[in-house]
Amino acid sequence: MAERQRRATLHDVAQLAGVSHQTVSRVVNRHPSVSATTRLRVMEAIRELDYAPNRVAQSLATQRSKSVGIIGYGTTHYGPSQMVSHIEADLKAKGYALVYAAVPDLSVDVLREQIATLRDQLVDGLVLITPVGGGHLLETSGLIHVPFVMIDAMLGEHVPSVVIHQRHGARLATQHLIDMGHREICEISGPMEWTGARQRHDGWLATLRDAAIAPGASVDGDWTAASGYEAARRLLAQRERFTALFVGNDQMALGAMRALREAGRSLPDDVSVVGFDDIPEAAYFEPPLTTIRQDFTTLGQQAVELLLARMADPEAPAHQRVLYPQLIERQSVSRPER
Amino acid sequence: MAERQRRATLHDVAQLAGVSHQTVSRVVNRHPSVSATTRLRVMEAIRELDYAPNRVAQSLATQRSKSVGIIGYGTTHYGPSQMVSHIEADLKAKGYALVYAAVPDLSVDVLREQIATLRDQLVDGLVLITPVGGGHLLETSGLIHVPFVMIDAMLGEHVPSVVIHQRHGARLATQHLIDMGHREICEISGPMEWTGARQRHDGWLATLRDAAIAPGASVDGDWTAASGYEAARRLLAQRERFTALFVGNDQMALGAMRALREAGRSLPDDVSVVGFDDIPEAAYFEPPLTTIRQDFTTLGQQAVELLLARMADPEAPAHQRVLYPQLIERQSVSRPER
DNA sequence: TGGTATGATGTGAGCGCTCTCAGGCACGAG
DNA sequence: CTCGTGCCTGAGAGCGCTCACATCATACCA
Repeated sequence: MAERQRRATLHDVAQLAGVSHQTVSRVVNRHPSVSATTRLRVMEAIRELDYAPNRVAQSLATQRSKSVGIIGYGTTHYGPSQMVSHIEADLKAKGYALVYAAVPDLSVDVLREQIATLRDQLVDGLVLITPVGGGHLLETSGLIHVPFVMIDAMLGEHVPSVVIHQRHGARLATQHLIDMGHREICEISGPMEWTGARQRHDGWLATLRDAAIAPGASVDGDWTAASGYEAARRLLAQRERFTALFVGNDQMALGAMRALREAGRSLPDDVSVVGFDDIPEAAYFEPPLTTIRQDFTTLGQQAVELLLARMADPEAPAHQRVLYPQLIERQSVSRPER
Repeated sequence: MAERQRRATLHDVAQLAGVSHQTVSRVVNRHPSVSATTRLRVMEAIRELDYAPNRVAQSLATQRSKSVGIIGYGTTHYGPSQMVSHIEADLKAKGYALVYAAVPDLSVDVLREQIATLRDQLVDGLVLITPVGGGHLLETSGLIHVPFVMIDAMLGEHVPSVVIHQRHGARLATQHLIDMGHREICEISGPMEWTGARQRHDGWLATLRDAAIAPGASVDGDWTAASGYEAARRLLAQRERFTALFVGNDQMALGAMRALREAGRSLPDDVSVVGFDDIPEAAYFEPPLTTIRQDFTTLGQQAVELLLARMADPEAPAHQRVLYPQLIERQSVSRPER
């Protein structure tokens, strides 16, 4: 194996078929003006030599690589990893290869470096999964010299992006709790640097305010079950009174529920909890978790669609597509006991 | 944004610096024989023009792309997704880009196609995450014309690969159950097409046999919590007697535990369960799950190391590296009640 | 002082493809 | 019989880089 024997080139095929390299190129690229007989002869030669065009040479000549780069942050988390995988599938279906780059953080420097690397790679487009917001992302967008689309970045209309309306999701969750009769509602949020975490937090706060309910305490975690556990213990330690808990994602909810139970609270009778994400495991938690479902499949599709549109026409409008999450009711929420 | 202005080339830099393109190439590639003054002048020009070498042109000229492909199956699952992310990080540290391709299944055709695509992309090496075994993988390896390494494929010594000794993990789990006094031990396995699932199954079986214990029933799932739930219900429905359950991964264990609890079994008193993988959430399950930890970080490192070695010297020995998993005791296992 | 290492630089030929443009040939119309 | 009009085909340049080689100082030793 692994003998790097020289691959057949256009010229080899041309020679074997007794035509010019250009003619071979034509049949490979399905150019109409090639006679049927020549085409057949060439195809035969192609098969015989097991010829396949060299994508690198193609890229150099055309100045486009038929590949798109994806820069992801936190792609080991459920949400981002789902996005990557859906985007890859959609892109492959369109004939594009995916060059994948994870970044350890979202500093401008790191981002700039990755973008540069990908640029040198001549990617035709870029997908940015940059769930940590902040003005610097705006600067960043000025760094990008190819069509791109951002995911999960609630930046406003001027940047092409597709987002899930996190705030709406948080509203759904909080309102559900209110509707069930809860008045003492605490929160465990994700890291506030994450746009999504902040928006969920804002949604929680706004809903409470609209209902004229004083918000309970809010503590934060880092998305992991372990941090959810710690956060809940902190809440418990500071003797917060609460009958319900809105948690920034399902993993943290899992940790929190464990801490609550260890503290002798029964679920959902003593405290109701609602999570966020609807990971596949959530339905099997103890109790099965009421949560907010995000549609990553559609998200991926929309992102690819938008990106392709911009690649076809860089002047295409840079609009933002917004997806709305959905409340999934299970058994982790009940009416508070009187 | 997105104005595809022409990027500076070697010639542009050469012209500005008043040297030949070759000299510029030399300073870019850190060739020693360039005088300090020239080097400085060139570097200045590079900065001024914001020059960065065109990787595609480099690739064409050198016949190597400084990128490696990864073909992954089931990369939305915890294990595989961890591998991808660790491998990406290690590879990036070595200056390689990662072209990521997921495959919907592991048929030879699909594999062949992906390999061909990646080959046309001129990747320098290939990582295959192909956790579904079978002879066809052997054929496959004949299809690959670049250095490669397989992960999670227990194929034997003749293919370069790095694997976790699943069978050993299963032994650890089963022996632990036996040591705790269990004699009626059932299993929920993963899909038997997966090498890992089969090996875990074999390990379970072998350990029982060695201990002269008749194996309990074994049913299979598809790695998801939902399937674990269903599997446990099947076990319950066929009125199996068991005091312990060995489950092929943690997600299924979660589902199974839910089913068990719904059926009125208390955990771990009525039935002990041990999982596999040690996902970060396992410690927060109800009860916290005793499981088998796999070290994906090391796995990724070893894979990259091995691949790089083979890329440097395709004739390097094609050995297999084996990693051993570890038992993590938590509270889902107890002594059976008499 | 000539011969030869040695270091610094330039030249030109590819790498495998696509693109533009220029034929060549058959056909029908004037 | 000549000329235009299409359709096919080929020639050659160029994409941006590296590699092998040639060139030319300068320096070193006998």
